[in-house]
Amino acid sequence: MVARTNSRTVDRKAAKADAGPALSREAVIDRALDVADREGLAAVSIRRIAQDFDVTPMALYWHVKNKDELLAAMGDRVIDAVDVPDLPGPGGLGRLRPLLQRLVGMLARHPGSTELVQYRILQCPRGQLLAEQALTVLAEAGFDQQRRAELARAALQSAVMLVVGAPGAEVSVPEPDRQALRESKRAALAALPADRFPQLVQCAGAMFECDDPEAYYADGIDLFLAGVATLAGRLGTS
Amino acid sequence: MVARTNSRTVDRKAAKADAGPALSREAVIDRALDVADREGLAAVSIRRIAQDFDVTPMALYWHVKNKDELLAAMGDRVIDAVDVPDLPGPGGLGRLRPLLQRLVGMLARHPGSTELVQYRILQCPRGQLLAEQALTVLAEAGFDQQRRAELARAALQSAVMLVVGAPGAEVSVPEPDRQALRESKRAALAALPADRFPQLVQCAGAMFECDDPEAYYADGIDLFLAGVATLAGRLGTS
DNA sequence: ACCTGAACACCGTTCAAGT
DNA sequence: ACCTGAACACCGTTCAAGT
Repeated sequence: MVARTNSRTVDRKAAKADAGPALSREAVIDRALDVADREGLAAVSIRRIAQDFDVTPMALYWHVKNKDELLAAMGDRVIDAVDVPDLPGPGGLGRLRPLLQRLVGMLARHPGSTELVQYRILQCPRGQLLAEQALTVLAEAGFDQQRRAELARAALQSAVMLVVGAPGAEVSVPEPDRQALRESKRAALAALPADRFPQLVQCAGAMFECDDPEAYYADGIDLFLAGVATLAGRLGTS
Repeated sequence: MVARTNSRTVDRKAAKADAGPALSREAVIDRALDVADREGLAAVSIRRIAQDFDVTPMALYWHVKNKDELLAAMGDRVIDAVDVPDLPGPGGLGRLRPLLQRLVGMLARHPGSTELVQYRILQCPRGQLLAEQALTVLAEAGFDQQRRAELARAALQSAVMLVVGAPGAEVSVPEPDRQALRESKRAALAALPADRFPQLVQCAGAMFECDDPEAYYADGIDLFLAGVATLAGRLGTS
């Protein structure tokens, strides 16, 4: 309370304390993830993040090579936060389910950065583990190398798709207008001529809202697993 | 060849002829689609397109409300170019296949703009027709309203996913470096410890290259249809 | 109706310089 | 090691003005 040696320095430090933790690579990535989830990925800029830390834009370049590398690091961070359990011994295609559930669960916690995951998942440790396990399950189900790779990719992409394409997502739009945008889209469908578009008119509501995300994700995973199971069943016959 | 009234005007027109067709909303959208497909969506900017037309950036604002509207129009253009056939009378889930084939086929011709389609498909006529038909088929297969909507969305999104997520896609990266980037990704997987990542090492090649896109798309559509068929089969039993 | 000029508030990034 | 200042080449967009 008393020993202020230099008011200027103290003020600076106080301001920084208000603005959050000290600048560091980790802190920058964390902040970027936060901004992406709350305001959309488009809101993430070097200058904006710098401002949040009360620092010059060029200061970030010490901790991060450039914006592309920051985006990649954001994707990596999300993937590496997935808790991938050990693959249970021998077993069926059902072993894919927990993998997808955990991946989707984590992505849903970072909708703003989910699209980044798509390009990074095979380049970072946790994603590689995930892919290795999926490939193993698919191999044991009898899929050849080509099919195995295709289906493993499809699995990871389905997870990404479920989250970015969820009925209420539209992560690019900041929260405030999101509801309104959704409603206007719904109204446009509901206003279609009912004789030519009976289904769309009837399903207008269900197309844009998702009152139970958990059920939606579970259904999406079911759909993927059902497809893989059916393809596996055809392996002998064709 | 003779009656030049004003050399300045003639030169201007000649220069414009070199730069392409006259400025118009249609021409702007066409040009933007072209740039997106060749250099990635990030290369599409108001100023860049204006430059291609040898015109001031502000000139574009006469033909297009703003950049967002331009992007939306690009998506609409791609969707409305899909040739949607009439839905054949009563029949099974197999009727979804031609719908998906035509959609995927068109998207594959515009990989740079495919991600735009995701947000516009339910707002433009051809996309609405596509959705209506998909919903009809799903309804006739016995899916309730909620499931119908989910699966129709999944169908459209799977098409988008197949194209943007195709092994060699990476549409954001301009052609030149694309091959190199793919190769470096492959090498990274191939260099993994073979005892912990046997599958990934083995499938490294198949994960990043796609020597037969047609087969890849067909497999993706098969996977989706197999999933839907299986879910339909479960409808009575659960 | 259609386009330009000037201006504003944003970007990412480099490079030399400070501490 | 870590940060700043100045500068550059880009963005989207508005507004008044030209033809």
